[in-house]
Amino acid sequence: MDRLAIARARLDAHIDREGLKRTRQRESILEAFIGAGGHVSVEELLRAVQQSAPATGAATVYRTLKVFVEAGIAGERNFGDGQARYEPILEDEHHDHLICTDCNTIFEFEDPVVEARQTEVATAHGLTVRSHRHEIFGTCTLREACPRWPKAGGRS
Amino acid sequence: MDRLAIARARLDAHIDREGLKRTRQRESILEAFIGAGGHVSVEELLRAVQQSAPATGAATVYRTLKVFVEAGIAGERNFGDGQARYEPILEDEHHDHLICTDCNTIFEFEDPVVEARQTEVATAHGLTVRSHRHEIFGTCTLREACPRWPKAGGRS
DNA sequence: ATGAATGCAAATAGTTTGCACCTAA
DNA sequence: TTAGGTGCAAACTATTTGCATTCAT
Repeated sequence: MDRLAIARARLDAHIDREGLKRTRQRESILEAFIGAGGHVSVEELLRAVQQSAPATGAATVYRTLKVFVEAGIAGERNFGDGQARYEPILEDEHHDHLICTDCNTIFEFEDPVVEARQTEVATAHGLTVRSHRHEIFGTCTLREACPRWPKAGGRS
Repeated sequence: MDRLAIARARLDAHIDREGLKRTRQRESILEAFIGAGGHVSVEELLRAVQQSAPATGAATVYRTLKVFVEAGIAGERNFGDGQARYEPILEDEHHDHLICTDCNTIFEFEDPVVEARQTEVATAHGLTVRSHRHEIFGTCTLREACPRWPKAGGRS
């Protein structure tokens, strides 16, 4: 079962659970969304969708992404550039980021201790964790450990 | 030297360095900003400033906050509620955030366990930690724990 | 004097919403 | 048939910008 199939299955479940409907737009948007990788803005996604379904309106993409988030397929990110970005959240592929500010390499990590501790902290404040964002910025101690050393492009 | 004095000193340095000017608005906004604590939205800050300087315009607050960020006095945060929030960054005071996505209340936290673990994770990847950003999103379990409850219900 | 800063209003940009029409179930 | 979905345009909201005026240096 590939990523698209996983997403589709989860969306189907959500659709049944909530009494929603299966439409060609939702299917097109889902395909474009999964195909896009990650960090897509609504504008980018709309452009992609319109390749296969030219009549699709922006409002539908906004509304559909909201459905995806509720279905647990998508996560919304705000990088402070004024527009929201979305990325697929399939399985439990959750990851945080370690960023080398010298060479811009981004490592992904997931630490059970941190995850568990987060829940404790949240609970202590009376909150139930829904999601989180955790980014650690640092510099490579060993240059060899830095795959892209010494060059590197790419924003996060 | 209290927080306001520290901020003022840093702003002064920035003003000299960049050839800017000292205006009553900048002073008023600085005072309101530092007095507000943290996580202020432009709207809130504007309201506060207008207590002492009623004629102040919103554009000035926006422009001034930008100056504060450049001066290293303020940090911009995006919690995904549609508006940017600013908080003072004096000394090396660091904290992370817990955000209730229902009522938008923001709690601050700093956890030694998480902090320590971060260092370990980074070291394991060959990085030296320089800074980090950690935000946990969740929902209030106990309504009473939510200062702003029941305002702003969950219809996003 | 002169260039930066301000206030206001108009302009943007991203996102949401009202509404008449369409369509899955 | 009937609630939900869609497209379009208008409405909103946060933020930016143009411009004439004011003010710091």
